[in-house]
Amino acid sequence: MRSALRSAADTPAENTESLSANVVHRLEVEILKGQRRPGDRLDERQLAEQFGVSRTPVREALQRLAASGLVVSRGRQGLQVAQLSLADLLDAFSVAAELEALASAQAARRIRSEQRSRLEAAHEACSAAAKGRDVDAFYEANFEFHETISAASHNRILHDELRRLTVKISPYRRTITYQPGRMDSSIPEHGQVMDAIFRGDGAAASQVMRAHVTLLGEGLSDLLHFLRMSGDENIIAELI
Amino acid sequence: MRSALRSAADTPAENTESLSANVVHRLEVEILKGQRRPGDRLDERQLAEQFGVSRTPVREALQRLAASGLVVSRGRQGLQVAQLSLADLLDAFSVAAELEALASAQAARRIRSEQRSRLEAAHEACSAAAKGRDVDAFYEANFEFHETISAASHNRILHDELRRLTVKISPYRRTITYQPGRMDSSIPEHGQVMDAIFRGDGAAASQVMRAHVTLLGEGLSDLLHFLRMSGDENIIAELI
DNA sequence: ATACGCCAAATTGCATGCCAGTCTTATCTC
DNA sequence: GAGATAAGACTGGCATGCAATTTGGCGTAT
Repeated sequence: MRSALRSAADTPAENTESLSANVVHRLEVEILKGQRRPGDRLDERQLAEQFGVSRTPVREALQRLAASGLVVSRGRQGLQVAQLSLADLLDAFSVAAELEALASAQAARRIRSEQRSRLEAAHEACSAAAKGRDVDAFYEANFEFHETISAASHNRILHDELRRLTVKISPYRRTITYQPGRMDSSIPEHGQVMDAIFRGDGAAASQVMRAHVTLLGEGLSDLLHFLRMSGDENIIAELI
Repeated sequence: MRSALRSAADTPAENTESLSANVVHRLEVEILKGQRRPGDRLDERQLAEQFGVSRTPVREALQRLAASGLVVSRGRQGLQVAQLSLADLLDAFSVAAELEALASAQAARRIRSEQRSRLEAAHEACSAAAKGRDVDAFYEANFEFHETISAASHNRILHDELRRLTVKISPYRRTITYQPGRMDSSIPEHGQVMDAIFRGDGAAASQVMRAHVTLLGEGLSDLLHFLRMSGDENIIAELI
């Protein structure tokens, strides 16, 4: 499968773009893949050394990520990967639910044939990963599924906003994927969304997608509640 | 009235924040107020001279604005204020409609008393400006009205996204305000939204707000269609 | 007269150096 | 022995200088 996630990670040295754009891209991928976790501190000099550039492009990249909300500035104490509170996280899911619902509705009207095949492929990859209990594969295929719908909306503004938001909550989304049963219940939900899009029923696509993403948020809420009841607060800070 | 727009413009030298944050803020205001129009080129040295800083903070500010989508990079040819196509603009309004609808629904459940007064004040300022045919005053009061609802949602993620989107389409929104009758029809729509929020009816608030913003987009569409029919394409490029 | 090519000026991208504020540690005093 | 204070190292913020690329103009040739 040619996933956007994987393809991004496979190109550590894109010579075409500027150095700062390169750093933005690579940092996004690192955060998306969970290699840098919320709360991690981002040291300019360390990053400059890691990416083999000077501090200037690193600083510019961090500014861009800060504007996206992916990293937060702590004044003179440097920057760190954004750490969402539980309330923020649930709010983020409510926003994501609306935006993905809108994307589904517009995709139902605007999707092109090549994106149909891409969506079908992503859906099948999700099914296969769920059957094989391969969480990482499912995570990537799921990303591809949602990304395809976002692109199929042919709404550049929406696509940009959704991408920003997706990256921001991706570290947390990953932990949801690990919840038992979550993968299996996603499959029929994805199927319903895809069917509605394919038959051009924007209202249905929007409704099912909104429910799907809202369920994800509730799943997260349940998980946190469970962990909190188990008494170990540190697990929460560790997982999310 | 204490408008966010006016207060921002009245503080040309905020000494508390960093220089780059300062430049971000002042550039946003200039774009928001229409002093810099879509397509305008942004020269690093000129900006550095204007704001009395070196190029570095200016560059960092531009990076942040680029990440927000407010300005676009054209490679070695510098940056310019983002110029939305007609399709982009209509898409942006569809996104804004959904986000403002969500904000209204959540505000209906979460609004606090001080924001109630702020919302009432903004609504009355809108009415007064509409009666007095004061377009600029209406523009600011309208901004305040929507901003208050966004803040009253107490959804930080939503507030951020909405703010970004609002700034992006604000130059175009201003031209809509100048449409005859647009101010007058906004008043009862605002009133319905406010009433629904005050009685805690999130579903109604959301529905009315979605219709309100969608109407704005359609008003823009009508305006453009009219201008196109009049044969002068340049007016379109000039206005939007 | 027009078109093609080359040179110069300007502008962006990146690196480096210096400064200011913050955190840490060690020493001194109570 | 413990706490407070001061000094030093560290880190982010900004300015400036250099390299690379684009653009505009001018000259020449067709």
